[in-house]
Amino acid sequence: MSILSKHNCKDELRNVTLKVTPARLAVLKVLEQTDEPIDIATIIGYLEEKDIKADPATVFRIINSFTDKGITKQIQLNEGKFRYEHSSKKDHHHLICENCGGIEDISDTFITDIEDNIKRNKKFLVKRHSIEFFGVCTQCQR
Amino acid sequence: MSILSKHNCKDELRNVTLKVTPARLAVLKVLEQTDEPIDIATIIGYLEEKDIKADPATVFRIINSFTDKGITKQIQLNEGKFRYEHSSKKDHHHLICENCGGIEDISDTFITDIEDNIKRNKKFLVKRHSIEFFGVCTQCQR
DNA sequence: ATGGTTGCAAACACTTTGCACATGA
DNA sequence: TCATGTGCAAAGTGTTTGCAACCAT
Repeated sequence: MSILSKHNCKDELRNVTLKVTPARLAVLKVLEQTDEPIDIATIIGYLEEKDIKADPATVFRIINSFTDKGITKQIQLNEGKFRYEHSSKKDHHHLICENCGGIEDISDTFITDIEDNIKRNKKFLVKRHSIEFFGVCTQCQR
Repeated sequence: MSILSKHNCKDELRNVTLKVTPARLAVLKVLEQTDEPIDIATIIGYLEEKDIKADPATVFRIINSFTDKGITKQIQLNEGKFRYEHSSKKDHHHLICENCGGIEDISDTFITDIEDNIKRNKKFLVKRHSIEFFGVCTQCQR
């Protein structure tokens, strides 16, 4: 949550000097409402449901500008495409079910310990990380 | 290391019922000699150095068969392409320098603790993981 | 001999780019 | 008004596939 703690999409765009347009607002809302990291095709699908038409090229440009400005984070789950999630979510730790494709978020304090270890032992300055566990979720184990 | 503990590329192929061909042998050797996960273009580059010509399609097919058979592992580092590394390397933990592009391996026993935690608390069966830390390496910090 | 492997070309999926037009501040 | 955003079409990557020729077993 930013210092201007209005949870307002328009302000969120203005804060990073991006003009407020219908397409950007819609993409931003989709990202805030979705808890799984989503790909471009999914975003476009949601926009169509809301009768907002936006060219794929435009959605890519929007998402890339969001990522540049720090509004979203870009990740990959070994699929050959990118997924995006709103930066307000905590760090990137996901449980990805290889059976149903479900993606669950986890948070784990071990991660900061590991980063501290790396900084201390390897003198490597960790800026961000990407941590995914692939396997079988509870439902799919039955 | 397999039960037939000959460190021999030909046997490694035969063990997984893949015919021994020059292209496969060459790709396998490149993978064993390289410590960073490498992409297809890099593999092809190494083959050319050795005067072994192989079509990109063939290299993709070779790598995919290796991955299917468990000889190699496929990973992504937010680049829009796949990288591959030989499975004999330990688990996938990498330090990726965003300045020089260098990739360093790390091993960390915390990971198994985290997996245990996930199994216990989330009832999620972890089969594999992908863990990357992005930042600035020692040299590039100077 | 014959089934797996390769080269070549084509197709595919995802992403980016150029340019003219449209729009938000 | 004017810099910025968008649609459309085209091009750029990375990857896969169909098919005939080839080769390892």
